[in-house]
Order: sequence, then C-alpha cells, then structure tokens
Amino acid sequence: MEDGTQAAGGAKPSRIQLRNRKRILDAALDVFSMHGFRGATLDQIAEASGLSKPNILYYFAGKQEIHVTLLSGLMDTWLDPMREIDPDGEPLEEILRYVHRKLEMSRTLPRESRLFANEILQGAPRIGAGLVTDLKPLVDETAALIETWAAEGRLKPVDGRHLIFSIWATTQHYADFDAQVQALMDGRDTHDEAVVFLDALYRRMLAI
Amino acid sequence: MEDGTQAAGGAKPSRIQLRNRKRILDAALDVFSMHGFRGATLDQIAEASGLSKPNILYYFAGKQEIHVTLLSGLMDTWLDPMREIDPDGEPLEEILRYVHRKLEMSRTLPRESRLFANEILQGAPRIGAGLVTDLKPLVDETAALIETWAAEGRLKPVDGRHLIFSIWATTQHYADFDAQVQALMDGRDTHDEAVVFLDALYRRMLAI
DNA sequence: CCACTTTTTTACCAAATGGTAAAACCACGA
DNA sequence: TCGTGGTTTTACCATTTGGTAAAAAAGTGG
Repeated sequence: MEDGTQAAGGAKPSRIQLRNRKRILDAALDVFSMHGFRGATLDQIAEASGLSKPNILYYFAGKQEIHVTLLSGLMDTWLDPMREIDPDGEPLEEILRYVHRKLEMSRTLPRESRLFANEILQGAPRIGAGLVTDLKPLVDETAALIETWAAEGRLKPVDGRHLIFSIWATTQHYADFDAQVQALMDGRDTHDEAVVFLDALYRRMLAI
Repeated sequence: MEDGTQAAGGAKPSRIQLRNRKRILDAALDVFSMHGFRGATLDQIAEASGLSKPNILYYFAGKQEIHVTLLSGLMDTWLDPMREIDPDGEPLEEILRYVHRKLEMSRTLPRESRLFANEILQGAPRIGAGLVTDLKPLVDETAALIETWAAEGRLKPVDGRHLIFSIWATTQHYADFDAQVQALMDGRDTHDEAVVFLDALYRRMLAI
C-alpha cells in the first residue's frame, strides 16, 4: 500500500529510481538555470532528460517539487566554502581562500549559480524561509568572526556582512552574467584573470 | 492609410498614446523585472497598467516588443554614469564617483537593475547584439582610460575590465539580490552602509 | 514460468497564454 | 451635429502548459 515512489518516500529507492531522478534533476538544472522557474517547462525538462513528461511526474509530484529539490539539495554545496573558513587560521589567508573557492564554484558550477540567482532575483518565493534558517546563522557567525579579526588588528576595519556580499557579488558575477562578460572580453581567459584581480582586490582591502 | 499607431510609427503620437504607452511600460517594468520575460504574462501587465489586454496590443505589437522597448530605452540611462567619468579628472575621485552613482541607481532604480539582470542571466537573448554595439565600445574605452591612469602611476595597477565588472557586481547586488540582502540584514540601512563599505573597498584597492 | 510490482507509454484534459477580428465607443474639427 | 479617425471593448482562437487516468510493458523474486 505504501507508495514510496513519489514524494520523499521512506523506502529504499531502486537503481532505476536513483538513475532517473538524477537524470531529471540534471536536465531540470539546465532548464531552470537558463529560464527561471516560470520560464521553464516540463516539456523542456522531459526532452533534456530523455524521459516522457508523465514519466517525470512519476518521479516528482510536480514542477515545483523538482525545483525545490534542486534548490535545497544544492544549498549545502553552496555554503560549504563558507563553513570551511577556519577561525583559527590566518585571517587574510582564510578569506582569500574563501574567495578562490567561490570563484572556482562559479567556474565549475555555473548552472547552480544561475539557479540561485534566478530564484533570488525573483524574490526567493520558493526558498525564502531557507534563507533565514540555513543561510542567516552561518552569515551572522562568519561576519562576527571577520569583525573579531578586524577588532584584533589582524585585518583592516571592515563590515563583515558587506564584505561577504561583495565576495558573493564579485565571484558569482562571472557565472551569473557570463553572457555579458563574454560579450565584453574577446576570448580572454576570464576566470584566470579574475583570480588575480580578486586576490588583489581583497588583499588590498584587508591586509594590515 | 499609414498606421503610425503601432510599431515605431513616424507620426507624432497623441497625448493619449503618450500616456498609455508610459502606463504600459511602467507596468511592464514591474512585471518583467519580477518574473523575467518568459515568466511575465500580458494579463499581469494588463492588470498592473489598468488597460485591457487587447488594448495593450493596440499600442505594442506584442509582448516581445514591450520588453525590447524597455531594454533599449533604459540602456542609455544605465550607461550614463560611465559616460560621465571625466578623463581629465582626478582618477580615484572619478572612479569613486562612478561607484556612488551606480549604487545610487541600485537604490532608486531597482526594477531597471533587475530587468537587465534577468535578461543577462538568461543569456541576453533579446539584447545580445546591443551589448556588443552599445556597451562594448564604452567599456573598452573606460577600461583603457583606467589602465592609462594606472600606467601613469595615478592608481595602483589594475585590470580595467575586471574593475568595472566588480563595480557592477557589488553595486547592482543590492538591487538584484535584495531579497537575500534583506533576509540577512535585520532592518539595517543597507544602502547607507554600502556607500561606506564600497568607498573603502575601492579606495584601498586603487589609492596609491 | 508465474504472479506481482515497478516503470513507461498513450491518450487525454482544463486552464492559461499570446494574440486577433470586429464591433462599439469616443473625441473633435468642419 | 455629423462624420471621421483614433481608441477601447467584446468575443473569440490556437497553442502551450502542468497535470492525470489507465493501460501496456518491463522487471523481479519465487
């Protein structure tokens, strides 16, 4: 009687389930990250995943569930670099390492970056709550850590939250606004240059 | 026989035309900036503008024409602050003034910022050409100017294009990702703090 | 090979959406 | 006041879209 197939059933998922859910999520990441939630269609996801539309709805209860599954599944990966900032490390090096990791994620996971960007741009209607419960505590903590470092004279004085915003903005820019970046950089290696630029930016901003 | 009403007719538009086209564009800016092109509907624009859907299509040939009209009409406003950088001014002050103006636009024109962000995020399918023809020459010129200043020893060494990207990213972040910013800043005055932070960031980055 | 479950396909549907035709309405100068 | 041209409404469409029902087709353990 138990279903277990759809929703977040408790039973162990079969090999087929695992494979097809992964296919669907990967296709959906393509489509959602390109067109946003409302602009994406189940038909596009179906085509991109190689499954039929009803078959997709056999694995997920609806379009929205696919989207939410993607977002919440990605949240952890997305926040990992910030979690790895070591309070006992050398402040400037810790922050520069964070910048480099975020930039690297922009290069390797541009679809994920755009997925989040689309969601936030449109007011975060589907993960608004998650921002406060998952993101805020971590940001509060990290901002406090940065400001402690600054108060100890190990960094130049800085507002922790705005520093974090600026790191997000500058690193994710290369993924989110790639269309613009590409139009303006005639074939130059954007990311390699960005590493150098952002390293200098935050070093000059923060080094005592 | 001449139409003159729809499309970009040559005849002088009547008062009613002027008023209603303005209403439509304002409503469309609300809707497009919130949902992106594909996520926006003519019915939403109709409701927001107080006109009926067919009436909207009397003034604009279609949904896409409204969108393109908005984008190209805004392009000039959007690029103005960069045009106002004075090659004969004091380099650091010119750049900081540019940062402040961009930030001010983020505060006063958040819908416009999100409209562009949505378009670029989704690959700039409707203004891709405009990026190269309108934006690129100006960016090339400004980047060259900045690097000339740096070469003259009036700024620290810096890649002009990446500096511009970072200014766009950090300033527009407060408009484009407002949902996130608001979720993380408990009622603090984001923009006033941002002025201080970004002033310090670019001063430390560029001051000799 | 058989019964039983999981997976996939086929055939639909109702609502939403961009858009059109044409009639009705309205402003305003002759 | 009447006609004429610009404006708005009413009544529609064809397509697209998210989603469903149910039958067909694999798997799968015994």
